[in-house]
Amino acid sequence: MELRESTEDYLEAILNIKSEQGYVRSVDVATHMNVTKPSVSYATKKLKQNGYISTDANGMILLTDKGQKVANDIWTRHKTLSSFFISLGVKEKQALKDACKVEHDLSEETFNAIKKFVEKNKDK
Amino acid sequence: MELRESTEDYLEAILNIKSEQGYVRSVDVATHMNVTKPSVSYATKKLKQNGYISTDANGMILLTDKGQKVANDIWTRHKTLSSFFISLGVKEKQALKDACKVEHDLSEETFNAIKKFVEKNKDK
DNA sequence: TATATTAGTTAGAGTTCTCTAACTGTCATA
DNA sequence: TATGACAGTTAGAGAACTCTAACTAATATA
Repeated sequence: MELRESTEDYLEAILNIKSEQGYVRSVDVATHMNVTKPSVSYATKKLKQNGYISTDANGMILLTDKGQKVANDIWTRHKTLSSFFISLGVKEKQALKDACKVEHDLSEETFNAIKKFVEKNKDK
Repeated sequence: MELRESTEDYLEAILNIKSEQGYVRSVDVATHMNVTKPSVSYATKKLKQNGYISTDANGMILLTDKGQKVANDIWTRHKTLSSFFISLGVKEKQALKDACKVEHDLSEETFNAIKKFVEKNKDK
């Protein structure tokens, strides 16, 4: 099954918020992603139904193993792509923006090829 | 105004069909893009409203100057990105598929950086 | 204790597409 | 001339989101 871009975005945001402040509330996700609370409510309901997140006793959002895996993968893509763009001379802000879009679109094969390239040229 | 991915896809398809067979009917677009005729009907109505295409006396689809420009730009992106992916070792089929997605997402700045890179490494 | 703030949900509408089903109109040919 | 094929449109529904408005519920504070 194909993951929708928005699914990956929400999981990525959750991962980042978690690593920044240790816990994740709906409202944090809304702020982080610049969407409204009802949008997050809708998204988290779906993510929960599909087994990507759960909530603890206080309603804090947690990534399940499945969700964690997706979030890690996307985050790796994000970092690899943005440093690739930066290495080509793109300004950081724009590189991050573009990575955010492209990270959802690349096949495993093409992403791996880019990753290999970035790693090979790291020390130059 | 931001162009939607689907707008760009339709214009790109029209450009390609035109160069392959010299004229473009709705049904050709449908076949080429693997969508239904009503989808093309919906899309062409919008493209026409927004000044990207017109139709001749026989109902053949024509790109306006505005539409031509968008189509050319996207097609350039397509070619540049796919040859870049191929140069990294990605198989052609996958490279083309990925180019089709990514071509819509990259900013001008990042695309130009990639293009410059591809051109610099062309002769290697 | 009354009031305000904050977090989260529900309801309902809108956007931008997609589809299927059913239709019109044109043309070729048997 | 009737039949069938093909091109294109319209109508209507559905998917996957987004939003605003209005609500509940819990907590903090004056």
